[in-house]
Amino acid sequence: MNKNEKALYKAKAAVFKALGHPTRLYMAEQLAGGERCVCEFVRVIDADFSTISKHLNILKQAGIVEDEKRGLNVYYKLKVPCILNSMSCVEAVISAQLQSQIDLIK
Amino acid sequence: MNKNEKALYKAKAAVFKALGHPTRLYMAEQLAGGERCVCEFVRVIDADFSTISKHLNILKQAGIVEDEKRGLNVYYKLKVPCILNSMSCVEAVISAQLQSQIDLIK
DNA sequence: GGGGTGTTTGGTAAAATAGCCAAATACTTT
DNA sequence: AAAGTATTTGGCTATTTTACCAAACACCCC
Repeated sequence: MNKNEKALYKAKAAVFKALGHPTRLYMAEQLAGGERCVCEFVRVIDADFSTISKHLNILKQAGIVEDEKRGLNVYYKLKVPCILNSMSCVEAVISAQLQSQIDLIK
Repeated sequence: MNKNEKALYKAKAAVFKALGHPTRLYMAEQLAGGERCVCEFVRVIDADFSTISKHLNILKQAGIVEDEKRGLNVYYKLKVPCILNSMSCVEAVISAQLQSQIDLIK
């Protein structure tokens, strides 16, 4: 594996990594329904607003969302909406995993 | 957000998190081409075999792969192959991100 | 300009992750 | 049963991530 390939795997992994936190995944899913301002997340998520802001920044750095300031609020939206297409398969993974565990008990 | 919802986001995020490491993503992609034994990864990946084994275990815990011992070797394969369908979109994220950076320079 | 609201940034402590080495385990071959 | 190969496990350290608090910043309204 050469240097460029390595860099590509690192970049791709970074996208998954960004979605690999419950709060960030939740926010990404919310954004699939259209843009949201930070204030809306602050109302719904039980965490300090600085924490929420930092999570949004991680999604932004990963290239998943983009932000726009309008007046007092900052609005975030998905930059590449297809990223959530994988969700049904992720749910399939979880189902399969639960099934494995059930089989183990039997 | 209730307790069950939280648990679900955590489980889904765990799948992304597992893929959020270059080595693990590489291994998952290799497995898309069919099962591989640990020894094959050991030959190709520049890391201690204990490290490789631990990465495979993380993929297993996440429900992405399953393993089977045959003779002296342990073979891993994708449990839910659709998980790599998202890759084209991940590449789109990276492209879009590079484009943003190019636009910034201009 | 001063006060108020929304958001980001900086600092810090706790927890999680990654990678290496050494040792243990599992199976095969002799 | 002894020796050899493949893999996992345990232990340790360095690094990264997470979350909170406090402070700074940005914008709006009076």
